[in-house]
Amino acid sequence: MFFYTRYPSSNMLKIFFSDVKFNRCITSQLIKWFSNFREFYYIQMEKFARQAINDGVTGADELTVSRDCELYRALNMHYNKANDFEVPERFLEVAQITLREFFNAIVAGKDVDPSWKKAIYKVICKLDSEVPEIFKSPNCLQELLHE
DNA sequence: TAAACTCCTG
DNA sequence: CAGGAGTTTA
Repeated sequence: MFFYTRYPSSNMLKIFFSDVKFNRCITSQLIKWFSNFREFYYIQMEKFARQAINDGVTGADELTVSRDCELYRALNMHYNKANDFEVPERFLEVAQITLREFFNAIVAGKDVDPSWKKAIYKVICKLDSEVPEIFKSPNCLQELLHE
């Protein structure tokens, strides 16, 4: 689900985890999950952006996120270990945008500001797309595997 | 104020 | 991932 939405609202979570009986605790736990997901995501982005800079990349347009790049492998390993899901194309685009966003910010020296990442987060949170209906089913994993 | 976030740690 | 502290936001 993270491949589609990085910032799901609590209402959205309730819809997509229809088999779960929500209470304060469960809700905050799921919210926490996505927070952790984002953390890993952004950390990877920053890491690869800095790596690109060290490797002598000069322009953000030289940075690209494809299905065979190292960054993609790291993300897929983390969110899609068993390769059960087909990662949507849109996710690659968002990842690339994020990577370039970090790249530009670092090159511009904005990382001296303690809260320099907030500007990037603000951009990325606008890039959530709709999650396919299948994910609403409690058995979505099985159903997806049968396709 | 309470929910939701980030940041740091285990 | 989970917990906790501290901040932001509605």
